[in-house]
Amino acid sequence: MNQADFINQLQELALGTRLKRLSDTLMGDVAKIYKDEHLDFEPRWFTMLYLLNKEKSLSIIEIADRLKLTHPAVVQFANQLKSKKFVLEKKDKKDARKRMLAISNKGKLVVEKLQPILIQIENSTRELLQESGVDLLYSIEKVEKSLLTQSMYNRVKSGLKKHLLSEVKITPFQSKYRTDFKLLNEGWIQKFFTLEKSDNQILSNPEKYILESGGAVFFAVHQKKVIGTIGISNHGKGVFEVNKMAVAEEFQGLSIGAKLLTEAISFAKKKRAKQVYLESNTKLRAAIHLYDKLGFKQVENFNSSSYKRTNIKMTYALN
Amino acid sequence: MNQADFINQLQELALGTRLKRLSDTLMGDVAKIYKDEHLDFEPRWFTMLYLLNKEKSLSIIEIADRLKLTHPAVVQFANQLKSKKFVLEKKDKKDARKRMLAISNKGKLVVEKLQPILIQIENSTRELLQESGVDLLYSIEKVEKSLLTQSMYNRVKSGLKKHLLSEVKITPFQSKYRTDFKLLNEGWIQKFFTLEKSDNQILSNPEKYILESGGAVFFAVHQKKVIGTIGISNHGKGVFEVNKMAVAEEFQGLSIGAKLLTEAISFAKKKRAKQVYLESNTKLRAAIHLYDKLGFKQVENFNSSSYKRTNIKMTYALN
DNA sequence: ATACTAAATGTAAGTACTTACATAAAACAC
DNA sequence: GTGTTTTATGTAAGTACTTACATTTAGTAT
Repeated sequence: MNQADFINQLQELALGTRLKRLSDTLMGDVAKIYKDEHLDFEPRWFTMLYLLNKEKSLSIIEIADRLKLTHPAVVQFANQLKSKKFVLEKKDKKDARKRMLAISNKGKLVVEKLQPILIQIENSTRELLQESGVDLLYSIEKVEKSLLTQSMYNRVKSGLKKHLLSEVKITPFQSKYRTDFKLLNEGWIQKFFTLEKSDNQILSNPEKYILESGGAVFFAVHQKKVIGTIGISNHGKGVFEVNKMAVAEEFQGLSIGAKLLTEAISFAKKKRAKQVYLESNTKLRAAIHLYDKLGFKQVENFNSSSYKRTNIKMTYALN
Repeated sequence: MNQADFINQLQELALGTRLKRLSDTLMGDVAKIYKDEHLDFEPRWFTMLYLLNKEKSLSIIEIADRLKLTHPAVVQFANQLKSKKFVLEKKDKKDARKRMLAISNKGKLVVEKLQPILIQIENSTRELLQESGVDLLYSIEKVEKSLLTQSMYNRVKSGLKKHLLSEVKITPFQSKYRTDFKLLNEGWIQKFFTLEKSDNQILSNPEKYILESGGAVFFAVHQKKVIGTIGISNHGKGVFEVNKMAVAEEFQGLSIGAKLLTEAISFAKKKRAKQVYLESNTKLRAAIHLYDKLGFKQVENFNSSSYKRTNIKMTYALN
């Protein structure tokens, strides 16, 4: 293509724009043709009137569904077509909300008058496609079908997620990340609960309260920024406790918690853990869901916790 | 496809609408993704900023050309991008009309931030197209190229013209068309000149003034309606004169005049004409052009005409 | 130098929709 | 039957442009 055609140079990046441009060209030309015939008729009404010409009578929503338009668009067209007396309306007998639309005789006449033009548009389009030697209609249909299985939004989103995740590195404790450990955890605790004494102790001095007794702290790092953390305490006799797990809000929902928790569990396994448990609160739906997914089971009756907020205890099934 | 999808059922007739729908879906999803990243950035600015990121500095019109947008669209984007400080502007030194736009550092930063998303959009789109198993980009390019050689408008227009022409029948004089003969001719004479005595005579009684002396009158009939007429008078000794040619305004420009004139000439030939001439006025540009095209040559010096409006005489070169 | 045309930009209003919100009737839950 | 949710429709305002028109400056002809 033309060297100056920047949009075409962008290739896949500007597919939407290119489709739009082609569509605008085609629809603009058709609109001009309608105008030339100076029928008192707007091209945008065509699909709707044509539909009503095939069907007895339809409600606003039914039309919107068939034409894949929003209902306000149909309401607007309906009012315009009604004022031109191309359609008639009456209330549905069984449902007083519904406004049933049907084509009028005047409407039928326009469709009939339009017929030769429509046939010509159809033929010219077919000719254009044949001349181009590509089955554009088939291509569109295929792409539409693929989009039905997964939308562009989801494709890009999950692609971004994968990419981001591949960039996130898990590292063991480093003293330069002490403040991150504290701030990330204070974040969620203060959002949902209140800081307790043991929180302050552990967060201010993880070395003393987690590492020295044989536990560990891990960080999730993305582009030199700490975006998540987890602690695992060693209570002796093979008993480990997962705690102080936090992921920065803007990175939540990206399975970073899962990555951290997996790391903590494998640490415990390496230390020949006999039991791994955690205490939490059912308010933290996302966290509980994650624990559940990774294999933690709720302990029915339990007591003694260092935190007021605890209302659930879960243990990990070591094989 | 879904039985309820009326637009797809229309096939070639609704190609534009389908392209638009697909484009809207894709572009809407991309817009949603930008929004999710809450960059202070509108998707519609993207192509322009991206272009400015590649080029040093461009004027409004240059950008419009490159992006195939209208210049007011670019003016609007430029103002928005300027107020967000994504672009800088300065006047061209040589041309005080031109407003040269360049990307700012802030703008470069956004493009950089956008980069991973752009790459993902590109990848996901490529994936979508591969999954669909069709080369949509190639198809679009092909169709665009075909449209460059002839626009949809011209295709449909010439198709309609051909179709209409195929429906127009030329018939010899019939008395039921007498009024049409009169009215059609009075139309153009009164529009450009004034009716003269001989006009009234011939138009009121073509049988006497044209037919009885061995001339002929033909009609162009479309769907039982007379839309054009021509007379050819036999002046004796093999001399024939074409006159009273008229085509209804709404059917002008469709070569119906050519059809009538050809018929008249072949009538004269059948009658072993030695000379066929006509008198006209240079005001009637379209008619003169037609005579010229069909082989009539201007007679340099001539006198004696039955009409005041005559200022040109042409003869047909009989082989 | 003057007059005209053309080019570059700007502005207003329209177009073909959309999203967001409002309202009324119907359907359902209990 | 009463309250709540859902469905069908309507309305207002926004969006991403366009067309039509206006203004200013440049270029060209005389």
